[in-house]
Order: sequence, then structure tokens, then C-alpha cells
Amino acid sequence: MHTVGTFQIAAAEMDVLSTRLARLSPLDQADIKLLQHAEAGRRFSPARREMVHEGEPMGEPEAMLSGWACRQRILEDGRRQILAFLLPGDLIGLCRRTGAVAATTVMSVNDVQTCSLPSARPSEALAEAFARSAALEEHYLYAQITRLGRLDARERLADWLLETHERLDFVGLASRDRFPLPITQEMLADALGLTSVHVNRTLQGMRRDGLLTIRSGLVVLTNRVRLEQMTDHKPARPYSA
Amino acid sequence: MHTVGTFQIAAAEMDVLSTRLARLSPLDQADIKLLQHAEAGRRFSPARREMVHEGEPMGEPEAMLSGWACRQRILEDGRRQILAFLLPGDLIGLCRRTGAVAATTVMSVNDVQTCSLPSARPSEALAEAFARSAALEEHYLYAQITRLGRLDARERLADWLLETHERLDFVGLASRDRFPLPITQEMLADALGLTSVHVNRTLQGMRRDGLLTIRSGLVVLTNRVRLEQMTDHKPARPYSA
DNA sequence: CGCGTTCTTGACTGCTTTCAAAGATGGTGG
DNA sequence: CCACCATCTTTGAAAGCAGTCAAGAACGCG
Repeated sequence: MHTVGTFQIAAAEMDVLSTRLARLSPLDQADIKLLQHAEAGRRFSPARREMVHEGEPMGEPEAMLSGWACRQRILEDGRRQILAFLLPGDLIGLCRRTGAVAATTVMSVNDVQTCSLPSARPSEALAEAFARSAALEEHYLYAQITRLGRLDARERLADWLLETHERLDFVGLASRDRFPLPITQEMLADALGLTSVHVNRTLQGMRRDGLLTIRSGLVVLTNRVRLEQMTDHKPARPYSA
Repeated sequence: MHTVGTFQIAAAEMDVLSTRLARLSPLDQADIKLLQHAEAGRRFSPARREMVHEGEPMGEPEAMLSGWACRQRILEDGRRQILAFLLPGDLIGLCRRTGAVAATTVMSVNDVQTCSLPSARPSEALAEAFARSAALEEHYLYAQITRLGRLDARERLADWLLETHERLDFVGLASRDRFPLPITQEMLADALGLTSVHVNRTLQGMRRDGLLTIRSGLVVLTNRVRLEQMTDHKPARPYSA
């Protein structure tokens, strides 16, 4: 059961932050407590609100607790490129430097909950978890570049859907073959470097070929094997495990 | 005078590392000395050699001293995407984590010189310079995504040329309107998500329109104003200055 | 039930790719 | 010094993928 679009806290979304970080690095009870305490102080952003402003000084580092957000850049003539999506458990503005300004705008996609990261100097294990989270973020940026540069429309969609499933699954927000997708086809287009019209046509083609189903914000990957074949998609492997 | 393609050390390439980092954060004499000492221990990679292997454990962090390298990913069917170019003064494999594996392959483009970064715990100022270097790298990744996702061929080229000029200028390797370009049109195509044929045609169109000149590895931007107009290219601003 | 947003669809245009082959270019060895 | 070779650049014609413009259908919300 997903509660996309409301501020209600779904069972699956309890402790996403501590859960995700603990999966990235073995945290002890003290770290978990620290994170859960941080998660308690939730902040709310309504849909389509700029949470971070490109070019302005960055605030304190935060974490996504529920909802989706996106990093984006807008060109002078209005063209938009979505650089990445921020999902529950993801960190925002991690590496702070003196006088650092935000490199991109971050905008909430639907209603979003965030919390501040613990401000105390992190333990060794927690620092490791932060570093691995950053490494994953970097990995997905590289994947995005490859997608836009060398995949055609259908491959981009297949690859992106698999990646998103993988990320949501990592924090327990996806089942084996399905996950909630709270974004419009136009946002997908802006993320994948296509037009919304072409995204629509491509999705229909994939639906016709029995690859997937999309209705009312829920994606079902009906043929993962074939999707994976058409995009040599490799799951992220941020550390040698 | 550029010495592209040889191992000879050009005057302009002395101390690129300390020069670049000192421009990113005010370093004291001790830091400069430390970096210059590190630069003395040079390592050489011939053209087209894999310096870092995707998926394998990362070695120690290094710095580019001369020559060009690129981060790339190769798809199963042979398609290649160049994610970023590494220019003199750039850092490689900065953030080390236990068990970290390389997220991408790094390959030398022409003959390259590198050195290890000082292994001692860096001073406050030096750490700041490293952080800003990393922030710049991130900025250019976002720029690359926007380029591939939302710019057409001519805009991609204009934007990329301006960015590359800016980066080389930052380390004193470009003059006001020209810089060395030691890569083939095919590499440019793999970086910009195009085919080499189309890169060629587009460059010729730009040449015909008096925007630039390219011959034997040297680019001359003959009309920067117009280039900037056609790509709302904004120079990187890694810190509020 | 009505309105705005999102999704679909059609026809047409056009940028980019593909395939092929002919010129340059630069380095190497005779 | 020049022939030769590999690599890189340039060019042409044709096909294809994706974009544009426009309008109608469906959906969700109040």
C-alpha cells in the first residue's frame, strides 16, 4: 500500500533513512538511534516547491524521508533538464564546504518529508555510509549521462525504470516487479531528454510488447528479463561486496 | 607553444597541480611545497591506456599533470559514452572509501603524466581545495547531462568548447581565444552523444559561420560572443566569490 | 458535474544516423 | 626525400528516429 500524495506516514516509510544507511554500512545501535532521532524532526514540502535554489548558499544537509524530488536545471528559453530524482532515504547537499553554493535546483515532485542530518561528527561507520551514499549518487549520475548519450528512447525508458525499481527496492518501497511512479510523462521526458509525446508513444509500444504496465502512478514490470536484455543494465555496486 | 603528444614538460605545465589548487583555496607555503614535491614524482601513461578500470578496486588518488584522459563507459554492443575529460590539474579518485571500486574506466587520450596526491592528512586549506575541486567536477557532470539531454548538436559543441576553454584557461593552458584539442572528432562524438559524421558536419557549419577554426589539434574561437549567446553557457562558480 | 491537467493520437517536418567511399594527414621506413 | 600505410576527416544519398503542432479523450480533484 502506497500513500503517494499525502503527508501520512506509511508503514514502509518508517525509518527509511536509518534503514538505508544501515544497508550501506554496518551501523551500531548508537548510530541507528541518532538517525531515528533525526528522522523524528520532520520537515514538509508541498508538491512542486523549490527546496534548494541553484546558485544560492546551501543550507544544512538533509535526507529524504518520503515523496520524490528532483534536481533540475532550466535553460533561458525554458527547456528543462532533470538531472536526477531524489527518493526516500537519499541525502541532499551532503558535502558542505565554506561558502558552498548549490550546484542545482532541487524541487519537490509531490509532497515530501525531509529531516536534517545529525550535526554531530559522525562515527566511522556512519561516515562510511555517507560516503557510500555519495558514491551511489555519483554512479547514477554516470548512468544518466550514458543513458542520454548513447541509448535510444526505448532503451532509456527501460534502463531508467530498472534503475528506479532498484533504488526503491533498496529502501523497501518496491515489490518484486512493481513500484509507485508519482511523476507525469512530461517529467519523465525532461529526465530522459525526450518530449512527452515521444515518451507516451514509446511507453505504449512497450506496453503493446508486454514489457510493462502503467496506470495511476503504478508501474508493473511484466517482463524484467527482456527489459534487462535490451539495456545491459547492471545493478549499482558501490562497494566490493 | 604546445607539446601535445610528447612527454616533454612545457613551461606552462610546470606546477599545474599546485597552481590549480591554490586558485581554488588560498594555500600556504607548506601546502604548495607539499604539492610541488608530489608533482616531482611523475608517472607516465602512453596514449589510449586504461589508467583506472571500472569495477576494480581503486588505487591511491592521483592528479593529472599533463595530457588529457577521459572517463568512459562501454556498452555491451560496443557503443561508448565519454562521461568527462580529465585535464591537467584535475584530481582522480579523490574520495577513497574502504573497499571502494572504480565507478568508471579512465583512459588516457594522449600521453599523460600523473602524480600521487600527498598521503598525509591535508591541512584545512588543502582539504578545502580538494572539496572545491570535487564540487567543480560535480558541476561539470551536471553540465554534461544538460548538454546531452536538452541541447542540439551545434549547441552541444558550442557549450562544450566554451567549457573546455574555461577549464584549460583556469590552469593557464589556453590563451584568450584558443586552446589545444588533442582529441579526434570521434572522441568528441562519443562525449557529446553524436556520431563522428555529424560532429564533422556541425563543426564545418560553425566554421562556415565564422564561429571557430579547428586545425591540427588547435581550436580558435573566433566569435566567442555568438557562441555564448547560443548556449546560455554560464562559467562554473564553485564557491561564492 | 465541471474544470484543469495529463494522456493519446495523427500528420508532417527535420535533425541525426547509417552506409559507403573518397580525400587528407601524419608518421615510418626504404 | 619520397612512397606507403594507418588513422582521421570529409562528402553524398537515403533512411529513421524523434520533434512539432494541434486537437481530442481520459483522468483526478473539488
